[in-house]
Amino acid sequence: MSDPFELTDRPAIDPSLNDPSYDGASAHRAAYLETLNESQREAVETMDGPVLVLAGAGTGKTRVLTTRLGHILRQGRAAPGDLLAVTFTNKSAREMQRRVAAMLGTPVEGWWVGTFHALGARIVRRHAEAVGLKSNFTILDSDDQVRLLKQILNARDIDPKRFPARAFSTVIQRWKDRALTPEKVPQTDDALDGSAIGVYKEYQEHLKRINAADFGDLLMLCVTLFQAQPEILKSYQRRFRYILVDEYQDTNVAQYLWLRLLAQRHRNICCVGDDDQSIYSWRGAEVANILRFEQDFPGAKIVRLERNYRSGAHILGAASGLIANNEGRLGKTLWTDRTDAEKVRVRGVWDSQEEARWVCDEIEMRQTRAESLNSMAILVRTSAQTREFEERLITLGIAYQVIGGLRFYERQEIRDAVAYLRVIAQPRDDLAFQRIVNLPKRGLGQATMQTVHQDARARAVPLTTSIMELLSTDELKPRPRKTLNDLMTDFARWRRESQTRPPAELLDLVLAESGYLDMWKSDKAITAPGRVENLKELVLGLNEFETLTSFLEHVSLVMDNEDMKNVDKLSLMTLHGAKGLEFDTVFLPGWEDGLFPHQRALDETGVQGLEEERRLAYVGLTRARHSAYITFAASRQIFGKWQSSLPSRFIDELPLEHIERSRELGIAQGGADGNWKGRQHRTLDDTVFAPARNTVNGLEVGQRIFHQKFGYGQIRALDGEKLDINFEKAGAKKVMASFVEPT
DNA sequence: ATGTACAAGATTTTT
DNA sequence: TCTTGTACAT
Repeated sequence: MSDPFELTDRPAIDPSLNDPSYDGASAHRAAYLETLNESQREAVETMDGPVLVLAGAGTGKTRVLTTRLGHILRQGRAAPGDLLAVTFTNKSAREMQRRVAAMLGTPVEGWWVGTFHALGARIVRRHAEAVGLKSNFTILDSDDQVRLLKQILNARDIDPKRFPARAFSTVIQRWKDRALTPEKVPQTDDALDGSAIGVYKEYQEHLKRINAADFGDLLMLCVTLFQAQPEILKSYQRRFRYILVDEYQDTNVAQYLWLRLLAQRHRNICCVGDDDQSIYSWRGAEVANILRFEQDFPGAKIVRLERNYRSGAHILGAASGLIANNEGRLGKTLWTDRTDAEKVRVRGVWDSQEEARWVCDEIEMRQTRAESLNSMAILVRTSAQTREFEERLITLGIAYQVIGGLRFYERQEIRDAVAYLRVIAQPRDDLAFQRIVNLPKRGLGQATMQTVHQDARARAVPLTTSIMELLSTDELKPRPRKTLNDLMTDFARWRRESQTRPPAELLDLVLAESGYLDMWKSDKAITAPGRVENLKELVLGLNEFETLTSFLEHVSLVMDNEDMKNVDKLSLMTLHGAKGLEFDTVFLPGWEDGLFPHQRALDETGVQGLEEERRLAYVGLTRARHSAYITFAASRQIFGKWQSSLPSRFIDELPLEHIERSRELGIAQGGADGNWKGRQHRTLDDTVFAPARNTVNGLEVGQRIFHQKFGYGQIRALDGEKLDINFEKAGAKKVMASFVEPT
């Protein structure tokens, strides 16, 4: 099979696509443009030059994008191989492929479609040497990244209590999102007591040593490659005659630079986005990318899509009223001619368990009315919220799937098995090696590994290289030396086998010979048999792949929850995970201040954070076609402790005419006035909504306070006479109410 | 080298 | 509540 990404052989367009007598999809052909509205059509048919489509939620932007792709092919303006379509999730990439195929009546092969990361990986792999890697480099996930950083910090004697590896990981990721190599990070941006740039530099060097790249590298290296090697850039510029980008509002600086470089020659770039749905600024996304589009591409055509086809009038009205509270929007006025009578239902309950019970009862009720579970979803703010719903759903026997939860490839036994394959494919992969060096237990403990680590570090070589050297000295004790020697012999043999055997067979062999499978077989834990099953499934799944490398790339970049078709299941996911999806009925639990909007967002980025949370709420609401439910609880368990909370300020912002309120008995008559700083009151009668509001010494949750010893902070929760306060300097602390004063 | 017990800490959001 | 890290015994 030829590599569709090969630059030299440009896949030709399927002649049948342009043949008028071919009627593989005559229905689609006749209809594909006629069914578009005027603005959609404009976005599809403007072929030459840059196009920016400002599309509101549910206005058919994916449809525009795919129709445009099909249209380009149908007109014979480009061959599939000349197209570059970029999305954020593999799911939407697959959806795009499916739709284009449906429209043309035949599958289209050989075009570049995928996520930024997957496409970046292709390019980096092709030119790996130019960025100091070998073409079989490993792609590290964030777990590996943190583990590697831990080692670096450990060697540098950085106190993990004060500066945990996670903090460094975040800082480095942010820099990579801005395409900043260690050399380019301004000194003034150095973080974590000025140690971050140094750590970043060492981290990058370490990655090269073990021949690995992390997610951020896939794009950053691509950008630096293009900047350093104009010839390479030119070849791609020539290649991509048409570029299409979905969810443009969520592109970060690295992605933006990448696109801008690639589009320079043909300038046929079409970006589709909605500033009101920008929810990834914490990952470096810049809404500003939309604003500067016209500057970067002078003469750009701007098309607005404002007609919403998805949601009922009340849902759209509620969402629009909510998002109107944000300032600095580009401003779109979504409209619909639907006249559904269903309002957004808002309900207050006592606690999170009651919330789960009520939501799941409602789901069950809808199910008995012949609504499919596939058409319903529960969208939560934090992944921890899914647990209570899961418990309830299991009790009721409702089938569900958690999207974005623990995936197949994230399970322990699968990661272990994959680690074996990684070491076989790439002996320099230290992180994979460390994972399995003593798994199953081989008697290689701390002492031995410490010796190896020190040697590897001193000579700046990967662990396996160091071990090969150490084996010929007497630095290691006889027992571990023999064990390591055997292990290295095993790996050498497996590596030889990998040349001739298909990957599935190889894994089967490795699992048996390493004793890893036996380890689980003899394990008495209840989870053990399941793990053995999973390993069998992995071997089976490997049959699809011809090479080890292609499988490993699939695991790290393409693999996501392959939801089983034809099974009716309720979806449970975070609001972020719901981007680009739609459901008939959507449940939005946990609308409480502190949870949604999330306290961290408010603390860290203030008004900006609040606005992003509001956009997230907007995204949530606009996922619904017919029905939307919002719930909030007066108290909720966090870390196993009950905490009281107040309804989200977003609830106050929903226009009354579009919502319908209800409450659990007894929750209502709090009678508090609900005035806290920065809170704007609209006409909503708060007494109906506010659960009995706890105050201690006149202090309440969310309030800013001052403490003699710890300084300024914000009250997170009340706990009897104690307050749980998040101090700006000192962090989270519990203090007596009598020691703080309001500011 | 490995197993156990207890304490401390964690949770925004992700390709 | 659940997971991870540390200290100490085996």
